[in-house]
Amino acid sequence: MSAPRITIAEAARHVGETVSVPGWLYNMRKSGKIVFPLLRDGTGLMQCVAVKSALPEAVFETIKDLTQESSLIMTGKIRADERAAGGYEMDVESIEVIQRVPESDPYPITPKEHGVDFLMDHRHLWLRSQHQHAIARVRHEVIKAVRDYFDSNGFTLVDTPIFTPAACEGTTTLFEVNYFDDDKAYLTQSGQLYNEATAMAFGKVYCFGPTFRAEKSKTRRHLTEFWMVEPEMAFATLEDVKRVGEELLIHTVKRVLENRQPELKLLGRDLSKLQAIQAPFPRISYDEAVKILQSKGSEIKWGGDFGNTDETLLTQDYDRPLLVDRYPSHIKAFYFQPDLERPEVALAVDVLAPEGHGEIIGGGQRVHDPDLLLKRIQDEGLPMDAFQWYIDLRKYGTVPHGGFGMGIERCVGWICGIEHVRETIAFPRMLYRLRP
RNA sequence: UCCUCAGUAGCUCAAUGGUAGAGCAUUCGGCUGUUAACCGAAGGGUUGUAGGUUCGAGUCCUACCUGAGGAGCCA
Repeated sequence: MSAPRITIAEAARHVGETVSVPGWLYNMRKSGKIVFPLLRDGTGLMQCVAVKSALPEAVFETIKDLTQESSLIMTGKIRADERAAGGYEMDVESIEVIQRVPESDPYPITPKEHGVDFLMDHRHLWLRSQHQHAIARVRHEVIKAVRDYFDSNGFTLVDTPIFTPAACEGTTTLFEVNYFDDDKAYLTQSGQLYNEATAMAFGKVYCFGPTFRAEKSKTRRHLTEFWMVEPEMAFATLEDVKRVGEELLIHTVKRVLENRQPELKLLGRDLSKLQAIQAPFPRISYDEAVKILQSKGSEIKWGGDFGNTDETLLTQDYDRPLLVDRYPSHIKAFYFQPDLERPEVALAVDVLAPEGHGEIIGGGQRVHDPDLLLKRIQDEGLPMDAFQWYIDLRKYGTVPHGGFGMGIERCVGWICGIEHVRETIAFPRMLYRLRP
């Protein structure tokens, strides 16, 4: 008696059949004796058609009185129709209401405009909207593409700890955790130091997990909790790091274009901007970047780090990500290998996304010489004992090695063309945003 | 932490220092192909908080709270 249950995404394969679709009422347009409930089930949207003369009185009245986001199981015959948004619609035959949202407390997010604050307060519900849905699917695709790239290129996933006993880089502010008897612990700001250990064990590795920065940053590019993928390779130089970063981005963009075009179109993304993401990416040195910026009127002097406006200025002449390498050592972390021909610069590279989306990759070659590492740790005033295991890696078979970190949210934001990273993660954590 | 801007109905926003308004949402009525449907009607307010100026403050001043954008720092 009961019709087969399908999802909206499967509707095309069931034309002419009577099926049941469980879902939620996204919206409804009424026109007297004919109503058009718009059904949402997580896989898509489908317009249903309920005609009064074709239905028992009670069924029609039940449908007509439904409220937004009520949960239900709609049963009817699937039919192709150009007038419907998804191309298919359902002639309703019966309905089972699971929960009717009471009109005394209606669903707060209406099909009209809302402000950011209101939407963020209702993030748990906002996720149901088409835009947020599309972004989440692109994020899923990005993560899958990134994992597939590494998995099929000889990398082993070895995840690194979230609780760490000391700062990885010594600069950024960390979240302190008072629990362990041993010592104070901190939430990780990078898995990189541990990656170096696993790279010496497995050759090529990556870790992929959440990262925490207690910075008082309040911009559209910052989250206090964000996800980062970090590859690390033994026997690798700066050039290898640059090549892998470029390949990873090209592979990822290609996969999103292959599998998530409907989502990108819904987001209004200019696909030609993504189709332009091909090898080779432009490569310039920090020295050249400073000259370019100065010629464009920036106040930057050699030795200073780029601000957000500098990054935008630098990237606006290119249609693909820009690789900038050989930064002054003093603005990079202690573990970066200095250029032996120019010790004042580090073999570090940042990848700046086009269209003002900023730095999405940062990495480089690491110090592999034991004496140099000891000196760097001392110069930075870092606690030697906390880094003993890290120094061990240089005592027992040290090799040149390198890697990078890519911020998933910034990457998704760039690919989607979203201004603010807060929409690229389900529940963003920011300086003034802990709930929901 | 600093700078700039904002806070009025559930939501998005109006309102020369002079009666608190509209659209959406909700309720009621109408409409058999709607596409953020449309048409008519109703209910809905301690204008972020506390002071102050004024005959009179949503509007001007001070402080605070909340949020947004940016700076610094970073992915």
